Amino acid sequence: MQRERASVGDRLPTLEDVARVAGVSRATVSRVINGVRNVDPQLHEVVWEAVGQTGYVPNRLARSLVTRRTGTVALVVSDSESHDDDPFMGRFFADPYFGRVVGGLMSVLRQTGVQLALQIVGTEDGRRRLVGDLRNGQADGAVVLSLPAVDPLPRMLTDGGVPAVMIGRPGEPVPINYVDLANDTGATLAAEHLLARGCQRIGMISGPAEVPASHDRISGFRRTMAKHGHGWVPIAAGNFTQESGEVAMRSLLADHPDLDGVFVANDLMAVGALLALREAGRAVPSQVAIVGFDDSSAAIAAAPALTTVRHPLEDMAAEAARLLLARIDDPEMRVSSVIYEPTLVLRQSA
Amino acid sequence: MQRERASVGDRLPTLEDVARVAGVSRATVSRVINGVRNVDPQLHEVVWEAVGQTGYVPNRLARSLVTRRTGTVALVVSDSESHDDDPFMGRFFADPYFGRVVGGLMSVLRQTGVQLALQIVGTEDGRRRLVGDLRNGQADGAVVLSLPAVDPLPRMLTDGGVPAVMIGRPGEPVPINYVDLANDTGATLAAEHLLARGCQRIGMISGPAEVPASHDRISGFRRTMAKHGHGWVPIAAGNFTQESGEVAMRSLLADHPDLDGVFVANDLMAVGALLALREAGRAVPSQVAIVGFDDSSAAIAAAPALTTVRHPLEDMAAEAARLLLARIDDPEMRVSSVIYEPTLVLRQSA
DNA sequence: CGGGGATCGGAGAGCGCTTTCCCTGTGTGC
DNA sequence: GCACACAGGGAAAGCGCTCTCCGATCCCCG
Repeated sequence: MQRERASVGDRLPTLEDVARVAGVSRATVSRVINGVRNVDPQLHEVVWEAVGQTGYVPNRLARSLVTRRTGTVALVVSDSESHDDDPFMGRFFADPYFGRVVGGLMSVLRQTGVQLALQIVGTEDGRRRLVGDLRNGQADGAVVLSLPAVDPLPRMLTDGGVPAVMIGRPGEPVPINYVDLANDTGATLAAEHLLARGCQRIGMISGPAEVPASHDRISGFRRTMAKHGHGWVPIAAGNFTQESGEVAMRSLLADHPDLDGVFVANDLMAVGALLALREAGRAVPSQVAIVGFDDSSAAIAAAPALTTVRHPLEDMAAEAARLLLARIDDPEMRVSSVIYEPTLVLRQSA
Repeated sequence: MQRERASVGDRLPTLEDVARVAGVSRATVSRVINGVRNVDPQLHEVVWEAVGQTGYVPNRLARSLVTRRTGTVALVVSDSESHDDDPFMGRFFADPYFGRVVGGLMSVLRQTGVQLALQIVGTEDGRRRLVGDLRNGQADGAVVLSLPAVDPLPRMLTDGGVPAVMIGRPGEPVPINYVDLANDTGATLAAEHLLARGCQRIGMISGPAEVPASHDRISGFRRTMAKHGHGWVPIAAGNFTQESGEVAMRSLLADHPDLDGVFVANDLMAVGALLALREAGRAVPSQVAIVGFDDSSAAIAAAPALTTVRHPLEDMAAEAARLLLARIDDPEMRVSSVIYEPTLVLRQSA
């Protein structure tokens, strides 16, 4: 059953070759392959036969050039001004966050045969080129992961008419589709749990205050604490990495040795906090209760296992993919967003 | 500074448009943009002027169609027969392994402006389509992550003349470039450390015996143990997930309650093992010493922090990217492979 | 001052495909 | 038996780009 490289020299077979073998025109072969218009059943068969004989595979590039459809969506990671040797990106990819997003997107895209292309942009120039490429049909649309607090990319995308969906709301109002988590509600859940547990002196380890998700977790936490009579709460900021959580916990402990509860804005930092607490000889949860955020794999791996706010990131990414696909199919689709509600997962740390 | 959509209707500006504005031919504009051949400095400037005025961005698709170069490499994750609703892939993406590979690849690709396209194949048909697309210039080459023990993909790729580099050696001999870790050496390191520590009854939690990396870790471990007079060692197999490690540890403990040292084939499973050990009331490392493998983020997050075999996956992925790029530039390049040497990282678990 | 080589711009073919337009052949209704 | 619709296949025009020719210009040297 050796597949013949059929009569063409070194080249791969083209439509033309198939047409010659089948004794029809290029147009007919195209019609058969794309199943468009009725083609005489007999010819139909002859054509498929020729396709098999030549081992023909349509050239996606050529096809895309004329159809203006690529069957690809871009996953754009938008970073602020980072240089190429910035190690941050490495950390970002290793973070469960990235993997969960890819997994969620893929679960939807795979079924529709759509491909995912990864794009990192960090500079003004990079953004411009990206938008240009996307408008030129490099991909049919983009899922955007925006890291910086204020990012011109979302607006550039919508202005350029590029179908796009963000995961996490844009830093400033932009008429773009997005999928987000009710971060403030999540923080409320955490705060109320700590309070209900009887904690009296509660602090927080937050992410960078400027990024939307982080901001919402802080404000949700503050609001809830205030509502329960804690007008002021100590907050130390980290940057979502484990080490930064460790550092933040140490500084929190130094300033407020009597802390008995901490809400940590993500699980990775919570793991760091756990380390710092152990180092300081505080038992968790008996002396200090910890509530994390994300319910990532780190939460269950931690000791003690983290009580945490569940962030259904895979589902959100999948929804983003669906939204994007719908938008691509219907350019008139109105801008819409989906907000997911977090839930609290009780484990041992609080 | 409003960018003009310049004189063309709804279309994006093309080379033709730029040429018209600049008052030169398409060819000249192309030459200027690609910096090929000397073009009169004056014209040169006029052309760039026109480019700015029209907001022209080259169409990659069209360019690729003729140059047969896409500036994209594919990251192919080759799975065995998995259905679309298989949750395994989700786990795979969330695993630090995937992220580390992407990060390593990106660190190199980013600098050269090469893009990464993610491709998952799980079926015979999918593989065939993938190879066809790659031969057609869908991407310039592929980095392959092969999960199944025996996978026809590597051979299909080389037969098809597609530049490809594997991360991890192929299950069966195939003349393909690859980057791998000396897994057996890593296992030796672990075994010797456990032995040197004075452990007498040492077991192992392995991955699936058929996959090459896993196989090599088992054989390296067995060989070393045998050399030191332990002709037989208990081994329980997991599948590289945390839960499977937990289960394996429990079964190991049930059969050999007197175990005082365990080599676990990856950190995720080691974390699971730690959980099972705590549940069984065994202290680590005083009663049972644990050595992991990978030195992933889980190792340092674990309590106690894992002594583990460092797997420089990012470096390896970066090397794979460089190898692939070199191969793409020079199709005559001979097949070559790079084997990295693991090192032992001492922490608290052993 | 003329010839020859080097330099540089333009015309046009073509990458592999889709799709419009047209033409032919067949079936239908009157 | 004729007009008409309609189905189905082919010719050819592009999609936006690169690159090979080819011809024009310029300069240098004998």
